[in-house]
Amino acid sequence: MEQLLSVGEVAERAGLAASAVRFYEAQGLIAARRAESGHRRFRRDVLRRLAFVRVAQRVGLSLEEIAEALSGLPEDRAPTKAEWARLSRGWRARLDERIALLEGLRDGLSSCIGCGCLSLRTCALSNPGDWAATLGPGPRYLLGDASGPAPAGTERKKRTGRG
Amino acid sequence: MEQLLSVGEVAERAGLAASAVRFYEAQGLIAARRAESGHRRFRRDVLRRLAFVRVAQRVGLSLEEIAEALSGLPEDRAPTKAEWARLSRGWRARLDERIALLEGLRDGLSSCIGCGCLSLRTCALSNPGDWAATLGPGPRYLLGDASGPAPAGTERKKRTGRG
DNA sequence: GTATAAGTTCAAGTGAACTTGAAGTCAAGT
DNA sequence: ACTTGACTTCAAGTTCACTTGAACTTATAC
Repeated sequence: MEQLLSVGEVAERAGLAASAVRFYEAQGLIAARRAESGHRRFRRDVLRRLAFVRVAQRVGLSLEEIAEALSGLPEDRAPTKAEWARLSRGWRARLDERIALLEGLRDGLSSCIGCGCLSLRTCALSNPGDWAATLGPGPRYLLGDASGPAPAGTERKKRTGRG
Repeated sequence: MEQLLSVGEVAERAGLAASAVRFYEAQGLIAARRAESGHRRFRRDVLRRLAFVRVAQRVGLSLEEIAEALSGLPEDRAPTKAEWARLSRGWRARLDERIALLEGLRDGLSSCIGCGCLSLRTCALSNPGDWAATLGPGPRYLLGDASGPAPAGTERKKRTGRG
């Protein structure tokens, strides 16, 4: 009854490469038992987990974040409806957040479509010279700083007072 | 009057590392003249371009796509309002598209919140066994296939007929 | 009973987007 | 003059999310 799946089967049903499925197992996103032969044997509910992974990636989460989200589910048995529901609710919140971000971007742009600038708050028409300079360092305020490319370098920390 | 900026100044005002600014120049996203010394001299409108780059990245475009979008602007002079406006309109369309995608995801999820599954179309309640199997390979239909991680491997192409 | 397909591990490669380091030049302050 | 900071180039390193390859074992098909 507990019909287990091989990597190949999981890969095909999840629409992933088998190497990706192995990789996800190595990363702890999904779990597998082993057959006597050493072959992986997956419970069918890994397909659900993998669907979650794919969608969460689409929303912009890293595998690490996804792993953390999934850590709320049991490893040794299929999650209950309630457990999945809890996860999905949190995921919905993420989506709402992200949608709100993009809508803010879009609406800000629309209100400034006339001049085509991207300042969103301080339109180039009312600040034709160097709009960024008046707001301190750069267009960062466009981005909400919640995520996005966040370089680890220290170079940007330097301030010279020469500007 | 055409007051030009150094890498450092551009970096600070754009909120980027100087190395990133040099990198973007190397990638053709922005252009610079050179002083006698060999130092880069940027027109102030690179700040606008960089703002566009940051926001477009946030929306999920690659630097290559962004470069293509920016290629519609002149390199040798500051773009006109009309030129920026054209770019921004296209960009708005991208945002709308992306928002629609996420809303679809969210709404699909909401309608299935009861069971917490992610099948969106074929709820696990009506298809309690292996929902994915009934729809062919995997949860890909969740993703709209428009973008997202698209592995180059051929591994997934294989079909065995054993499933 | 052998070919072939699918599985295993481990190390190394890939591409995107940068960063870091080395080695040296240019500019400003004292 | 000398130090310091910003700049130059170029090569190499980093992280993420995987893929690819090598060397080998297990399972299936004929």
